[in-house]
Amino acid sequence: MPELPEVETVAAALREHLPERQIIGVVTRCERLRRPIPIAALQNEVNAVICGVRRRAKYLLIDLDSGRTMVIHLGMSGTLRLVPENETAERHDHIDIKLDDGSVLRYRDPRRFGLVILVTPDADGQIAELGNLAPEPLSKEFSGEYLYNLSRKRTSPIKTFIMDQRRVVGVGNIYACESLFRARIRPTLKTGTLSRKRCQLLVDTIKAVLTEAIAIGGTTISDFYGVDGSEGKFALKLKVYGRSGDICPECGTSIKKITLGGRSTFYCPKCQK
DNA sequence: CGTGCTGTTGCTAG
DNA sequence: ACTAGCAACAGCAC
Repeated sequence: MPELPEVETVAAALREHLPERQIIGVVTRCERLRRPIPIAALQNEVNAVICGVRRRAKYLLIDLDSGRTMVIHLGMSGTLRLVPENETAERHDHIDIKLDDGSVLRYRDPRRFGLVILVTPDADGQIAELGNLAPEPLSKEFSGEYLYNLSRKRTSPIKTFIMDQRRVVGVGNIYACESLFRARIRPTLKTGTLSRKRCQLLVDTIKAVLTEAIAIGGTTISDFYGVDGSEGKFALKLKVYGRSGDICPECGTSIKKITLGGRSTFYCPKCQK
């Protein structure tokens, strides 16, 4: 589920609750997600105090006063919720972080594509284990000129390109489809054929769409929820994603569904050239 | 019952 | 160096 706006929604909520809380217990109920859960290392953080919550790409970073950082990725179906300590864990509730105010940070992930690890950031707070991540889409570094320069001579479809985490992070399938629709760019267009002007338009549109989605709590399709169980409202704003066969809200043409890079892709054949 | 989707990432093979 | 394909998993719609 979670793309950048969903992760940012979770990070913002956690920022309200977690700082200054002390970890008083850790419960794990499964051995591994995408990678093994470092159970002993997590247990070692009992008594640590949470000093901050950050987001980088689609990763949540929970900084601890031990000098270590818990890195959490929600994969396709991961959720984090803050629940009272007496709430019983259900199937797929894999990790509980018990806090000193009686609340529990609970990680659930039916498909187990997520990631929970402990790392030690370097002096700048950077995390080597995350590798060389591309620029944040909402940063100044991600500009029309940046996209234009990177895209020259590239023959892959523009949609595949903007979803490539080595070019820009955080843009997943939903926001790629929606941004291309709003920028009136056909997802199949060869990246290298985009003009400077259209690169600028696409970058501006991606920023606007992500910002709008963050403002209303992200997108709930089936299993994304805020830490309090609330649903993201951006689902109501989707114009093409998941709407094959529906009529385009701009021109009435039937929305088409194709596959690009193995991912379902939705667009309006009339509006997007 | 199957079959074929699903918001991600990273490995493999070409 | 590049891209496409697939695997990891559970659930759900058909």
